[in-house]
Amino acid sequence: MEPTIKQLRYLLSVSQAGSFRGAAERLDIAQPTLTAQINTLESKLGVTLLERSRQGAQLTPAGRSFIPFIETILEQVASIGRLAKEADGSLIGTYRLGVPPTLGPYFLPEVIPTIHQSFPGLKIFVRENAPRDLEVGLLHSEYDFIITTLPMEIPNLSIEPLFNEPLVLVCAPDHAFAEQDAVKPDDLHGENLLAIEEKHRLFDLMQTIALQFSARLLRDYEGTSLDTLRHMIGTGLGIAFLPALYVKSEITPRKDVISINFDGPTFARGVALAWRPGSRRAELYKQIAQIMRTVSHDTLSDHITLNMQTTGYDGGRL
Amino acid sequence: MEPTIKQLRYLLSVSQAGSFRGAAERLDIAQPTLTAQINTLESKLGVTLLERSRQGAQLTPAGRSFIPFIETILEQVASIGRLAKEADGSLIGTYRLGVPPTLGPYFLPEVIPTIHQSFPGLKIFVRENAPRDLEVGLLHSEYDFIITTLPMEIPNLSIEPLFNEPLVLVCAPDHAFAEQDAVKPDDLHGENLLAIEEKHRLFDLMQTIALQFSARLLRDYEGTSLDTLRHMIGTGLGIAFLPALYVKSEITPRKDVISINFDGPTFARGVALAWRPGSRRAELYKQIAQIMRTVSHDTLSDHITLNMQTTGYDGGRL
DNA sequence: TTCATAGATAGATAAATACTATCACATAAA
DNA sequence: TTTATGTGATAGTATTTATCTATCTATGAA
Repeated sequence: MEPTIKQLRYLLSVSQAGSFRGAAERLDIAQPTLTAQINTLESKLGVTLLERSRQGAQLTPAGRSFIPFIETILEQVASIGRLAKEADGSLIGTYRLGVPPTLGPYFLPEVIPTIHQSFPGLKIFVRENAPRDLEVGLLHSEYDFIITTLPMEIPNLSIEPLFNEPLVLVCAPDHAFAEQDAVKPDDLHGENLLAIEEKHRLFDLMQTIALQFSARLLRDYEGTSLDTLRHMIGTGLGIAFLPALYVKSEITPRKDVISINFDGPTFARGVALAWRPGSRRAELYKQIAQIMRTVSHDTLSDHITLNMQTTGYDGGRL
Repeated sequence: MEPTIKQLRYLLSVSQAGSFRGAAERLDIAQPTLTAQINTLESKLGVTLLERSRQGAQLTPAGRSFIPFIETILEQVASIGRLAKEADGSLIGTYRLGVPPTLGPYFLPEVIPTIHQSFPGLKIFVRENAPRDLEVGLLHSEYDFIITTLPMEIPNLSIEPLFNEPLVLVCAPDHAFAEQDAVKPDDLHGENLLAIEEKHRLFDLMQTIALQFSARLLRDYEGTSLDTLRHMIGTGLGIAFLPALYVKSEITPRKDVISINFDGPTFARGVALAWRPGSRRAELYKQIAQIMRTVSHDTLSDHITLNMQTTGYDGGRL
């Protein structure tokens, strides 16, 4: 057997009131009820907690020693109640957001402030992972929602498209392309094309590009991150197509590598917000997606293309 | 409405097991019972705590935020249970012992170690107060038990006599009495007799002595403690009858004042242990009283007289 | 004594809790 | 595809628990 919160509260009340009757009145219950509860509590614990007399009731030394525990228990219970009361807009708790490492650091800083402005109580814990692991992790409830790139591998996940992020051609400043106004598709023929590790979905897209333009994909020199890729490009190892938001964030402000106009078809990866279907927080996620789209439109429209249709979205694949 | 410990435990169990069925089995209850309890908990709090799916159940961000609170609550409850289990010999908790300032410091150090040896788990909080306040405080549950001097003013308190503590004649080393082998009752005639403040019951006894031997009670110079009384005696202000245990503890080891043989009737105050009648810890108090008597007999029999009769005890009054 | 008030008790009722049996759905294996 | 297994939800019932009203006994104060 185990004590009840109610019984503990009753005991505390009697100890404060100094009598069963007084406590019963304060608790708005009948005195026999109180007596019964205290009795069952005492027999459950096997300890006499109160010393009854005609003058009232006082704690025994044993009963006194329980009071601190009871007080913290009641405090914690009150905290739960308070917390639950605040949870009107389901803004309670910490939401775990998963993002691909090739996108998160260059996109989230743009939108997080606005999200916090719209949902002041919302706490978001961000963790990076490859899109594949993000989707599996979402299914296994390691994340509450994720930003991932299309196409998704796991079906039956609710998604809200955000935007298409084009890939931008990047080369070293001393590369021949640096002189040209625009690079034509034929110019890529035989060029050394660098790519990121295969576990990133971005790799597939880079591979598609290499294939389409007969460029040579340097598989022995795959970058473990976009930053290492940038350094490799800077040493003249090759050229690469990098995500536009990364270029905006890490290429444009520096001079070690440069971006070039590419006079050919635009390659882009689709970016979407996803969560487990049936989640009652779907409405919140949709609002967050809307904020992300709005901010993207307002501050990033030079770099990405927005695609607002929410059905039949093909993920921006070519 | 308020959550139940049971419901909180159920929630925690589901979150750990990852499914209702698994948790139900672990909790040894039926799954519908678990479902019902979680449902009522959710509706009570007004928050969705678990995300159900065909694969099991996972905490929502809100539910996750409650877990730390729930864990501390369950820990505290477990602590209460553990504490109660230890409370076999009612040795749990802290017992508040009240003692007169004219006795406690000179008697307790002799017996406390033995008490702790006999009851290793017993914690005793000692507070000093005048016997009158001790008795009232005992009645009002400010103390669990007291050492007091007889006769008691409040009836219907359970008492266990301990011993009689004689009063010993004390004077300055340069007083005429210091030369005598023994002081006779007639010698006290007209002597300046010092006494402690009236609020101490010891005052009554000192007054009785002064009256009986026609000594002069210096009421303008009442000591606030036995120690101040000792200092007053040392300056030659007068002589006094002081409790034997005080004399043993504070007079004999020093040279500032000396004790003298008094060739007259022995005055003594009765000392007893007292508690509220009906207390279920009476047995413990009786055992403590027995220890006090035994220790007194073994180590203090040169200074006090033991009176083992437990009924019809007159408190050592003359 | 008389009165007010303390906790204890008896008996009835309402509420909460638990169970069994079953359903509907999803996933994985045959 | 079919089947088996596992998920949570639901219906209905039995039991346990919590609560109430009415009453009792004992104590302390007026």
